[in-house]
Amino acid sequence: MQEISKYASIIYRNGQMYFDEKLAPYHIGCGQQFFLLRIHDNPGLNQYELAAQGMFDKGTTARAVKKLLELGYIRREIDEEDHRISKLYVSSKGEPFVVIIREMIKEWHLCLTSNLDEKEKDLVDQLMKKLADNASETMKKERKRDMYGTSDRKKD
Amino acid sequence: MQEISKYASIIYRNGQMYFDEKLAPYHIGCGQQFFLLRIHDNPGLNQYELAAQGMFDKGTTARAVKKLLELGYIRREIDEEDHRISKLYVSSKGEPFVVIIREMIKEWHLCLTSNLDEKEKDLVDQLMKKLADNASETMKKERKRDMYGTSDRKKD
DNA sequence: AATTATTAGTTGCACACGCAACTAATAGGG
DNA sequence: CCCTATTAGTTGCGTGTGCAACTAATAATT
Repeated sequence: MQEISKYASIIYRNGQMYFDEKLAPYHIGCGQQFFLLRIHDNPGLNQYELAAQGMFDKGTTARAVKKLLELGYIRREIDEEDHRISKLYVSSKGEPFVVIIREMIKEWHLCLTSNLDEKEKDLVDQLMKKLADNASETMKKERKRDMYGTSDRKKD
Repeated sequence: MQEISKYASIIYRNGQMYFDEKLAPYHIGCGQQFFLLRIHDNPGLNQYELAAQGMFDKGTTARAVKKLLELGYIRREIDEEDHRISKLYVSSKGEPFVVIIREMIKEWHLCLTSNLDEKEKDLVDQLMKKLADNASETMKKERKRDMYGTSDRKKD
């Protein structure tokens, strides 16, 4: 019996709990860590690009960015050419947390893959990437609606 | 770079969207389908056992059960020996939906694994099971708190 | 038998998330 | 140039979820 969805759910939900617990001292929730890292890895990216990195809704992205700004872990610069666009950067206050969070993720992945050999680790990463791509592709087709804002129009 | 967590998140969230959309006509959300199927496959199980099937919180389970009861898709019988326990069954009204939902899940899995061969499908299921087991095991250790009851013990 | 501990289930709260409607800025016709 | 369409981002709303505190029933202990 195929139970991929169930396993994805368990992996996801337990990950949320893990990061919620580990991140509590820094007053950031499990929902923000992904965004902080992506901003660090892609300095100057905008919210559209940020959302696309994890297939997130733009509303979700906006809220995560808002929280990270309030906490002072990132800063934003309005694009001079196009005033709608704000470019995001990790602030000096945020830098140390990037390191900490990266370490947490490494630990979590170690826990997840503790009884897998190197080959299996590569394989599961590779196969899950395929599943994730299929998932987003299916939903993109399913609803002609955009993931972010490629066209803010209603569906047909 | 290992991105298992990210992929799990994408698979999970897109699955939620998929079922939300497909289930809308039946007035049940993505959060109830799992529970309905498990009750069908294990008639008479209680909420503790139901929660354990998907590593869900007992509060989440209680709410899903409540919703399914309100919709009339399941019914509950108070255990005669122990009046705290209620045994759950799919109602005659619920039966047809079990078939429909099972079909939806099959379709979703087909989408997810569309470009995987049989061997890869088995492999990813098997490996993700390991990850899911590790995830719940880690969290169980991490917080000596139980998945369901107030105090430890029980569970397999 | 009375008190205490444990267990099944419920509920208030907070957060993550997607959707849709909104604002504001820019781009593209006419 | 104005008018409309598109795009970046924000926000209100509803759902799914975990946690912790609660009730009620049963088990254990004294």
